[in-house]
Amino acid sequence: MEAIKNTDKGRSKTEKISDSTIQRISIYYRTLNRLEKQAVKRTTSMSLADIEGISPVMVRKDLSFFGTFGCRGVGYDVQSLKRELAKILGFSRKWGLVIIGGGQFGNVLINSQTLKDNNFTIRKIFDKEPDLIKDIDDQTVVYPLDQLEEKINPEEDHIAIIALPPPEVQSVIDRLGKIGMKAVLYMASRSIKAPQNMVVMNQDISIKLGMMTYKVLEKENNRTA
Amino acid sequence: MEAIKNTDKGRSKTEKISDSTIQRISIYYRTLNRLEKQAVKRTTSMSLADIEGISPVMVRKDLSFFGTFGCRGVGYDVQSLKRELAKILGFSRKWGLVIIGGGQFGNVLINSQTLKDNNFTIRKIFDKEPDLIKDIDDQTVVYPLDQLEEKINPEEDHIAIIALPPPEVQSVIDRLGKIGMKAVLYMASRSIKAPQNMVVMNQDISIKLGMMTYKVLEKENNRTA
DNA sequence: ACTTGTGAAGTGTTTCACAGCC
DNA sequence: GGCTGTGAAACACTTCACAAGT
Repeated sequence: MEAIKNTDKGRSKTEKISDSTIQRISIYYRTLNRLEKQAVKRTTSMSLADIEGISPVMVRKDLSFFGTFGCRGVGYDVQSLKRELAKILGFSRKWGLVIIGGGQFGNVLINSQTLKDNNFTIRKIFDKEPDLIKDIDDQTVVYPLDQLEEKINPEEDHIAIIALPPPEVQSVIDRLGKIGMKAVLYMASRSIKAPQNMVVMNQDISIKLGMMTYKVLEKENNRTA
Repeated sequence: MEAIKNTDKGRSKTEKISDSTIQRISIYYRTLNRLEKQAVKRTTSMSLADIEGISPVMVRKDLSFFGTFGCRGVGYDVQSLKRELAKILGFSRKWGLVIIGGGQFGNVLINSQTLKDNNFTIRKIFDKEPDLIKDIDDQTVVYPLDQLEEKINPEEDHIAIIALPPPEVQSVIDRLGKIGMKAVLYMASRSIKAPQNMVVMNQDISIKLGMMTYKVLEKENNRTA
């Protein structure tokens, strides 16, 4: 087989790919990762799909925005599809991370296997009390929080993850904006204002919990109705 | 003012509210929370919106699915809108949580202020080595992981949060399914299969990072194009 | 026979434009 | 004058149906 014809449609100016598609591509990638570890050689849109209520057509449509990766009648080669999706998502490139806030949550990130698996390297950690941070490997350096501006280099520290309590997040984002940081992910439960050109995302557990409680109530009501 | 006419449209069988709407309602709720703490009395769809690239019309449309909460020419009363959104999301009710996995990540949850703020109570913690878990308040009990089935009561332990590494998640979800658990949130980076009637969500940081790296690359390419 | 890739149809979501109310 | 609420229009996303390749 080997039918990859990455026509790079998605990267052209003509078509704008939706967030939902990118999110699902990340999910397919995650599944391919597991299949590869299990030494599975081939897969189908069917098996990439059924796991989270995504239809096989959806999988094929999502992939079709970026090129032709499968063989009709056969399916997809796990390794090469994974490699192609890595290219699309940017996981084939190395990404330098900076963790801001070395508390309990910051430490989860520092020890995260998921980050290491996906080509993310934690280069720097900033904390008010840098002396308290232990167990760091060779490639990671700890700095005091007020040295943010002088120590971060947005050309090699690509993404900042802010693991600070809600009230402190906005001021850190402002400071990161001034030095030209390109991407920030923050964990806190709050909304923030960010510079136009900065990619900002939020990973707040209370949003997911709100959706869950809504859905649980919805089911209860439908049952009794 | 006081113009709340909750016609409960959304809860009727006729209309199905989209996930995006619920997610945004959670975001508005979060903002209202902050405004209330800052003793702000009134707000507008404009100020609820601009914070995350959501349009004011979108805010009004989202709210309109559930009733009429504002006053024309005036805006919304912070306290009462917050109360109404809490009702919609289920935050006005108390929710019992169970944490499965008392490692580093589990401990972040155990100490989370966000959970306490939103009427979530951690009732039970399960871990392979329950003796290692310290610093628990009165309402929380720690059990060994194999007592899952006998100690969990889905009627009062409404939501389980699984903070275990990826390979262990599926078997725990299977066990929770058997005893009739209604809602599960898991943190691990993997996909799972769940029983039809279970509300399952995933909070995996690598999905968000995948979206971020994609967007960063997208910007680079558009600039050079 | 089986599975991908895709234009077209169908469905759902967002924005527009303006009426209604303070 | 200012802001909400909403039907209708515009747009985006998903599913269908089927051609094409192995």
